[in-house]
Amino acid sequence: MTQNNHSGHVMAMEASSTITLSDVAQAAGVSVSTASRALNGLDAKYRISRSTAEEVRRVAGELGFRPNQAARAFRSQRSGLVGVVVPDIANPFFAAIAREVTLAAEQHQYSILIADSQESTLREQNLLQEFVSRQVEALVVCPVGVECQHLVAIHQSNLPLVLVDRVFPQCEMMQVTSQHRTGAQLAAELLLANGHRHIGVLQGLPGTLPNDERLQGLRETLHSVGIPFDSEFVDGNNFTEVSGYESATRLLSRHPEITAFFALSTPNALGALRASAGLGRSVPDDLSIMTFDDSPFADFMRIPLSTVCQDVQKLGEQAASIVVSALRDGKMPPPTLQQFQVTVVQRSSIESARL
Amino acid sequence: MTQNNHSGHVMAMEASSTITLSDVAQAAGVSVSTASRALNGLDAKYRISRSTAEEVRRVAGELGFRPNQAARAFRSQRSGLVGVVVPDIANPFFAAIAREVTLAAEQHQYSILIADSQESTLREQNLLQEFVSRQVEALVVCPVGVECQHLVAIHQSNLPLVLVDRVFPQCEMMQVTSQHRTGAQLAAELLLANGHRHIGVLQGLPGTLPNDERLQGLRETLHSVGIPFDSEFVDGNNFTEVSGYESATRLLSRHPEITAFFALSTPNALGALRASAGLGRSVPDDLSIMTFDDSPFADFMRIPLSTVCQDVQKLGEQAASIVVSALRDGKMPPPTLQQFQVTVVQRSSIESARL
DNA sequence: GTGAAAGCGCTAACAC
DNA sequence: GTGTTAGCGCTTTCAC
Repeated sequence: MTQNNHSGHVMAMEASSTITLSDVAQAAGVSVSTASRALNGLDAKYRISRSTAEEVRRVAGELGFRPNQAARAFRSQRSGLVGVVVPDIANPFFAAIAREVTLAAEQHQYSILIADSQESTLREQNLLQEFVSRQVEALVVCPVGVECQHLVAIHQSNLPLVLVDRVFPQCEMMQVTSQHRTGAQLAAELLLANGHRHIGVLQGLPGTLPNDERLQGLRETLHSVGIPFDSEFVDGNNFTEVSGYESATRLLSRHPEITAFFALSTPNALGALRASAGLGRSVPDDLSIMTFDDSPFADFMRIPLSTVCQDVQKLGEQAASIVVSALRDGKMPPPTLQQFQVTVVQRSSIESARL
Repeated sequence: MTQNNHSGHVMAMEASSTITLSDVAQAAGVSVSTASRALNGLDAKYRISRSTAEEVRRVAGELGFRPNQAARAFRSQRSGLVGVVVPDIANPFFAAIAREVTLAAEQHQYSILIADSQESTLREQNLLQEFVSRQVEALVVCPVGVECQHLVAIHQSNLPLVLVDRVFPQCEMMQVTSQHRTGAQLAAELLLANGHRHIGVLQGLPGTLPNDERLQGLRETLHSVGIPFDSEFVDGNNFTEVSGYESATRLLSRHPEITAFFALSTPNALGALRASAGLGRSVPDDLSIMTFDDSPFADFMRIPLSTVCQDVQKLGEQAASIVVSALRDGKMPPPTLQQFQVTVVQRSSIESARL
């Protein structure tokens, strides 16, 4: 690392002696209240004369007046903040959701407070408390997904809260996720159609809705064709590559008859790819892989992964739209559980099972 | 999409009639000031009796007192906020930086305001103004990178500001980026060693330091071995896949003698992969590709991309550490330009040029 | 049409 | 050791 210390640098200008509303009022020759009204575009409501209002705004612009949002938020009880909590900002899935919400919020003059729970429910709780005490006007949460009391409490306090992805169907809240069960069924049908009968499942975080609904979808499809669903063939504890690697390794050694993996996340699938390489099983001829969630790299992979795609943009947009309408109307939207369609993209990671 | 409207739902409990500091004080039988001190852990400083302090805290806990951070921020002029502005939250590079900063901030009880400039300097300016008026105590900005006056102004107002990635060496600020020039030189040497003499450059956003330093590194290395650097062989206007696709297509049709591409970003390289497929040039036998920035998918690609890797985590950590120390010490760190080492990872996207 | 003035909930002099 | 009190910058009720 190189480091160039600039020398002789003078820390210029004291924090440009902030212009306050009363400065503007004084300069414009009006009272603070008139200035406030004019600057908030309340001319009509308070029947401020056109000339006065414009003069105030002109002066404010000239002085470079920036209303102190902290003061404004405090006084008006409107922070102009929307809180977003996700388990991992760097995960493309959550990043995409954060992005949609952020863009929507920016459009409506709200700012976004973001936090990373690092997949810890405890952290999630604390971060949410923090956001609540910062007076956020709405929350979008991609929860860790195994506990929900703290979320219910927030919802009940009448603070608009939208859950995304790992939702809680038993709770009456605003929730947005995908049709995981259907997705898994489609995936299972594809594997069955290719002759796979011994399917190993690399699961993510057990107890979360996406994980469990996917398992259930698979189970149902297998049952429907008379194949028993053996929990011995399910392994994994997280939506991570490490979990995928470890569970794939264990499953392959315990059940060499496995001809296909159903990974419940893309990192899980990548782990499986590494594991199978290490164990001399080649994909797809020797081992098929089906996964969840798409990535922009999918088409460029050595073994392009067949996958169940969620419409991440739609999830984010919908979450944003619920939040925005709650903020606009000032009332809680009705609690709903929305589940968006998924699509299956078949790529070469699936081959017919060898007989 | 399915939609289950829960019915008969009662919007319970009014926003739990917020407990204020004076409620706590009253309940504990002390004045607000004592309560404030006790709750802020200033017992020692104000020599509050152990029993009183503990009683106050007990009562506060019992009542579920949550200090109104908006009020606190307003009064104390300490918002406890750090602003982060990036050109695209969903871009893994920026997401990783945002994550490091967020985690560091959370550790120090700060919250993160995040915003997405969408590669627009104008938006960047507005977002920064917004953050300033929200009284952020520090800013981390991955700027669009072609204009810097607005950033200089912020720096001069004595608000701690750290620039990451697309920095401005001519400005005296706190800046963190990679050794782009060196990286490009290493990349160029690798291409030269493989016999490539006609190298097409798929550039990103011209005028930004990473882009221009990389071009310069390439130029220098070519010159050093007596190969002229022809700007005819440089095309592109953005760090995006679209730009990469278009510039690769143009370059290949105008200069079919090109045997290798140097893409200045991974999306640029993906665009080149698509373009070359369309034009019947196969990578790597018929066309080599070298790129910048790594991705977790690199090892799984059909044509694993050779790349110059930046240490994203270090960039983020360093930005965070500068910010944290500025916040802790309450003074501006010295303006520095730090450039972190890069490493070259050679993968199979590079082959010897056909003679 | 405009101004005066009362706080929002909290912190920090200052008083004793 | 603890209480009293004056605001922070703004919005908003009430007065005129």
